[in-house]
Amino acid sequence: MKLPGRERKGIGLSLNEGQELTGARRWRARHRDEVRAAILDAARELVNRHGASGLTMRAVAEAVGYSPGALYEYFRSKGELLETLYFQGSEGLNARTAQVLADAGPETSLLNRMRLAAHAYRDYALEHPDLYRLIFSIANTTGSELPDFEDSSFGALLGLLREAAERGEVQVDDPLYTATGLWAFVHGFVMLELTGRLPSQPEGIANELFDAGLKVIAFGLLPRDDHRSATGGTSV
Amino acid sequence: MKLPGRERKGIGLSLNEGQELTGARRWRARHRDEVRAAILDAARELVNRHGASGLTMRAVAEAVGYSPGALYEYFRSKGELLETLYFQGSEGLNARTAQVLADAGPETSLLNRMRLAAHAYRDYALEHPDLYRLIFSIANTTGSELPDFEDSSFGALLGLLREAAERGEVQVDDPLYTATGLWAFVHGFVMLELTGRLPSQPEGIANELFDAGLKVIAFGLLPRDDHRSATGGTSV
DNA sequence: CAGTATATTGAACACTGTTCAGATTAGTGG
DNA sequence: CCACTAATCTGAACAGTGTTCAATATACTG
Repeated sequence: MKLPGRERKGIGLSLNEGQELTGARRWRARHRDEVRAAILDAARELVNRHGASGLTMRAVAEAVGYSPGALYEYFRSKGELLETLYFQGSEGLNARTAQVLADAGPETSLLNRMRLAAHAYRDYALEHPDLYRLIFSIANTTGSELPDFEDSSFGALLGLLREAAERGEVQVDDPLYTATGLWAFVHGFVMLELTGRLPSQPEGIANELFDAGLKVIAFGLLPRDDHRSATGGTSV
Repeated sequence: MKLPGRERKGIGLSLNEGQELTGARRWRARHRDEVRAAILDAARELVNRHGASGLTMRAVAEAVGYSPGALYEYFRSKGELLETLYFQGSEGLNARTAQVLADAGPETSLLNRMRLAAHAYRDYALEHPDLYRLIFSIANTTGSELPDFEDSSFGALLGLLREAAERGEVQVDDPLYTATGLWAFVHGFVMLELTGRLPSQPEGIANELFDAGLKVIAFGLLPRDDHRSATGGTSV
């Protein structure tokens, strides 16, 4: 899975645009990207350790050994930093999903692969709860919408559904619509879970709730005949 | 639909607890509730007009003609104010949902009532986008979980599903699980929509996506035989 | 080595939520 | 009607936030 070709939104000169820069410029650009990465790493760790409220420009600056004002040489605003964090988070989600799908051989039914992907997505979110919540709470102003999600986890899901629809393993009006619906369910579930709006009482209740929801959706996707076949299978 | 009996979390004395207070206390308590309501109204309007970032204690104070510090006589913190706003928002959601369900006579199929409820929920959220986003972005620390959602919209949905399951109109393992799944889908969809992560390109695409998702879930709920019957019906 | 574009600082500005001592208010008992 | 007490409210302050900007330091180039 290659990284999305999305161009960087930062300011100033940077790598991977004009190709081979020579001499100083090249050196500078490299250094610039390293510092940017360091800042992002520090920000990410700050969120994961101390929650969203722990992510302050001053704290980030101290973590990378800079003065607060210096950060504005690399990011126009805190918002842009968050936005970048969002893209990186998406990539993490995608990587996780893709990995799981790759691990599941072609002997795994497509419906089960769909469930595997959903679980991978949720697991990732639960491992970085504050980051996920923060990232999906801010509005996406970058106009990046569905179309260019080529190798996003959404895209993977979409491909899966298309393949399943062609094989007749699944019956959908439009895979794009269905993929959106599944994404909405998974995202909504995780969001409710992370904001403490789902029961946590009996240990593992959330897992069951999640599986039950997936099962309903899976049933809804089945062709009009064989309902039973989706009941069994690998429960992750 | 009566208001939930949830006790108020505020500080100081207030009405509807010890019943008939006499004299001054009573007067004070009434005044207190009025001011609290005014503050909440101002806060709500502030969010709806200028977004979450427009909701500052100073702005609220000015709106109600008080000094900033005075607000802390009525709410321990901004967080508590938000929490109260959350409960009120939930009640608004519930009222809307209940209203729609009441309007739909018993001639409406339960599956269609479910869809009506979902649409009512979404419509309400879209009418107060910033408020909804703000409210569901903060963690719910009050430990109020599923069980006591007696007359929440979630509860209404649950009742609907139970009734449908008994009549055999729907086939579910556990209505509670299914209701959670549906809620997750609706909430997730609205959340993605409000944070600009769904396509808005062709006018009305979001509506179609929403309906498609609901349809998949509806199919998944149908008993193993009559798949077709859920296709038609009132689309809101 | 001098020159220059980039990096970095440190202090400031306008905000934020929150606290608190003191002044103001309002209903009550005498 | 007045003094009393308890609830209110103010205004100033504090610590913290994101952000800007003149001045300084740095590091590569010709």
